[in-house]
Amino acid sequence: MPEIRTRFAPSPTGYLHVGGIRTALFAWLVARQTDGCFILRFEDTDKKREVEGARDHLMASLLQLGLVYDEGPDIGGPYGPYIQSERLDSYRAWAGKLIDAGRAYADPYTPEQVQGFRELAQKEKRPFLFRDHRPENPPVWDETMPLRFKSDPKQYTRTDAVMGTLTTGPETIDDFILIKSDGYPTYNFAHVIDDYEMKISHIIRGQEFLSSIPNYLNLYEALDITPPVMATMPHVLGPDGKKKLSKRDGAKDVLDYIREGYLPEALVNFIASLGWNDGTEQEIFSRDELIHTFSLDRVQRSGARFDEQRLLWMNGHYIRALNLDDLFGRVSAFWQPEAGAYGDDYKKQVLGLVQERLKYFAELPALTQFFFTDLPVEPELIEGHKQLKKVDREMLRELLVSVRENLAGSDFSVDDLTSRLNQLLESSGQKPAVLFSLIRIATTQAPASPALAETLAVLGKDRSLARIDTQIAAMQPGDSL
RNA sequence: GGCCCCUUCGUCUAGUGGUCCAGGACGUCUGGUUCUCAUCCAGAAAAUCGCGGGUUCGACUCCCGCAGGGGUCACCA
Repeated sequence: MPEIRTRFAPSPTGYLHVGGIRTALFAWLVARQTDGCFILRFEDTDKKREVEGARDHLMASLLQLGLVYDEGPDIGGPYGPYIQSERLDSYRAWAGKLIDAGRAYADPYTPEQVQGFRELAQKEKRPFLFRDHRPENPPVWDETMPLRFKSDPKQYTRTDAVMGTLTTGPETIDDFILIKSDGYPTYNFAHVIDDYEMKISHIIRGQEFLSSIPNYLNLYEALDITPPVMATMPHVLGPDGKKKLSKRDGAKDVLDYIREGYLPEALVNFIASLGWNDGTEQEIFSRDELIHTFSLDRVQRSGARFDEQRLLWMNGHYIRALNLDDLFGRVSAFWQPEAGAYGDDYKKQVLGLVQERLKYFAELPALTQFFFTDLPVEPELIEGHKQLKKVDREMLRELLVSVRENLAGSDFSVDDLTSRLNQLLESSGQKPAVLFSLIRIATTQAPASPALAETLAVLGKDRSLARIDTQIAAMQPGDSL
């Protein structure tokens, strides 16, 4: 069996969103299933659309997600260059062969004339085909006009690795442009040549190309090249389920997910499960499991909607599964500035307390703020509390005074704090909902926090008592809360 | 409009003629885990399998038609 070689071939016109990266992921998986090759190639034949910096951005996106390519623009390889604008000689040579074989001709019309043909066809309610206007005696191609493929329309029945058996008639095949008047090839021509020269075995690409494939098949024939296996992926749809995910409609850059603290392994797992499953009830797949169980024929033929809630859940799941040291290392760039004054041990303890409630790392500051900063007394936390607001305020203050006295004798270990909190529960006769809420609010001034004893232990004795004092002072009779 | 693809809980999906009055996961709701948030656990609601015809003893599964959605008809990829 020939070597499996797949490629991801974006045009450097911007960033990659979830839909784009999925195509890359599937191509990468197919290559990794055997000891095949995954290749990155830039399709930059439209100079006008090229975006500065897009190449680096694209490469970074792939690498950040662990989709490491074996051959590519920056690392080279045996079939380079991997940038189409540097392969012009090759396209010209192949175009020459087609011209010699009578399968390509110069297009003598101006764009306006072609547009005229198109509009006429539209008015007469018939499909526009350039080949209906094929010039009888085309001029010699001098590279200043477009070079067109002289098609040989026929019916094709082919097997797509995802879509299954597809049949199309001759009406879908036309004389498309091989080389533009600016000397650059079109995608339609260039990718066929490149895939052949780079020995690509599987083309995995989006559904937008489905209707052009008969044209490619016709070209392969004219070139006497056996087409690679083709796999057409359905689109990833936007959250509204209406149309394909697109930058225009605000689809997020995958690098933004990384920047917000989504884990590459969670992103990969999530993206793979958009329109693919292994037939079992397994939801969480490690990278290796994905490599072993993935198959193109189990890719869904219908478009999958992008559900960010599911991504959020999956990311939280992966965060919880990390060991604390690993998590600590990954989260280093996300702490709030004030945390810089604290040591690793302290931060690690804090992190341990919030790990199970972290959905993505950018949430870290909001979740841990009070561990690093003394927040001002927030009266609303008591006034708006469903239990505390019913209790007499002076009584709450006295309760807090007795708490302060008791805790002053604690070593602030979790065990000691736990037993003291239980003592206080008994001696005060208060319900946990009242006592614990009061202490929690006094020591954190936050609407939510981790378990009380653990939180106090990490906060430490001095800080906890000081905050209780502040709260008591704020509750002095006469003072308004 | 022509051509092509698609159509199972809100969402991602399992399902290849009977074991499916349709299973799992996310989300939602309820209860439990000495306070909150989260986790975890238990449970619930949630698809007349797009619609209509066939074929068959029997169809989510096969066939035909229709409707809806999407893609494409560029000197963009």
